[in-house]
Amino acid sequence: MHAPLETTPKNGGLPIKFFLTPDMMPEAATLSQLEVLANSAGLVHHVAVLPDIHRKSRNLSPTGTVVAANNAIVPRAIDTGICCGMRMVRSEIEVRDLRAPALDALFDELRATIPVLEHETEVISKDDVADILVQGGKWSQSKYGLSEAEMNCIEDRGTMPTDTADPAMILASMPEKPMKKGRRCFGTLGDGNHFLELQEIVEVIDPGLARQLGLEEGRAVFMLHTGSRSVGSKTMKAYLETFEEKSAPARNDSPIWSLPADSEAGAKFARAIAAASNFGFANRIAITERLRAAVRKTLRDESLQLPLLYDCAHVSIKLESWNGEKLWVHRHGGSRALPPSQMREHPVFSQTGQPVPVPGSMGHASYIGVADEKTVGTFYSINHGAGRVLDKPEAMAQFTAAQVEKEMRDKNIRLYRYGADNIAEQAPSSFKDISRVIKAMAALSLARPVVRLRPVAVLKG
DNA sequence: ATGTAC
Repeated sequence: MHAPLETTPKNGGLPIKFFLTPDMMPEAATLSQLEVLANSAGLVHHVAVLPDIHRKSRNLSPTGTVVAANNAIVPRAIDTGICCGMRMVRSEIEVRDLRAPALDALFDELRATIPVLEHETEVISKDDVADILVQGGKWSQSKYGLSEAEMNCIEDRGTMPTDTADPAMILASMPEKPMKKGRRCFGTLGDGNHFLELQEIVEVIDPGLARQLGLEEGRAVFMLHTGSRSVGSKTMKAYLETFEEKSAPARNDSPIWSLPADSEAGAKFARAIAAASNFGFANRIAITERLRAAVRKTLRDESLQLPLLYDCAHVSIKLESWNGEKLWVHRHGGSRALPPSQMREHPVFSQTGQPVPVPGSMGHASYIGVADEKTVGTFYSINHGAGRVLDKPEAMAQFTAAQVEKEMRDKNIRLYRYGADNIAEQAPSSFKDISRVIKAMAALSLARPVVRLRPVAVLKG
């Protein structure tokens, strides 16, 4: 087993721990961003770097990092995609039985019932948005009649803890614009790297774990990647603007600035992030209900169960328990990943660890794993994917949409699109080799791989 | 990431 590589920034700051293999060490520009992050006020312990580390030009801190604070909210340590996350849905569908017309019918139905961008009209009421922001998964559970077993397969049951039980205080933390946006963007997928995929389990790597998780070779698994949509991004944007204007309320002057979590402003910000996260979890639940309805309808089998395997976020700021401390954990492209010792109350995951998605690109394999005990070093997190080798502008310069579509055809992967013009950003060759990434995760005991999957049909912006 | 500035 590898130990994480560790460096100390030249100009001081926290140690930076690299949970990856030496061939995945980031380039100089990313390293200097990490040094700035390591010097941010309020952070404690170390900066955890994940195997999918990559710089994103619009962000001050790189994707694939996790940091923690005793008493600080550090908005620039994450990005605007609050509660961006993934869920995995199991099935008893044998992929070899699926014919092209059935896949076309299913994905036409999905595209018709799950819009990529905002709905043209309001699909939920103002009161529903308010309830979702306050209750998250709890609202969804009563709306859709979800079982307790299903709720326990969602990070924090999709309901973020806030420091107040008073709904009015939570809603008072939300700016006007995201509250309004929520009425139109509920149940939408989003574009960019968001997707809904049908995958086939093509290799069982750990038969014992696969059996415990209900995963069998040849079966279909659905992976969904989306978040809180404009509710989260507008919330973040409103707060960033508030604190980055010249007349800003007090904050430290680092580019990656922080607010004391126990200050009025910090507590309000944390509450807004919790509320937007609730919306993100509810959004993934709503889309899953559409998915289940579409599968049952187009495959003409109302008895199909489609159980949730797990749902976790990879962009979040949350107060969590860690080694006997309470820490504000900031995940920036790091999936929450609890090992067996941190899931004592769950009948299956207390034995296996939390199921974790490791999506490759749309043209490559994905993996499902379980969190292993060394995630304590990453504040219980793993990489949320393969990570990029080309950033989005580089990918746009090198590939065209037509090339991406041809590559998918050549690989016999059905690609269903809504028609956004930015799919070249997601060209498969823009991402690291997922098999090397999964090896690094296993070598560092972040996750144990359980099954490998191949993409069969992909729905993308 | 976001109908990407009211």
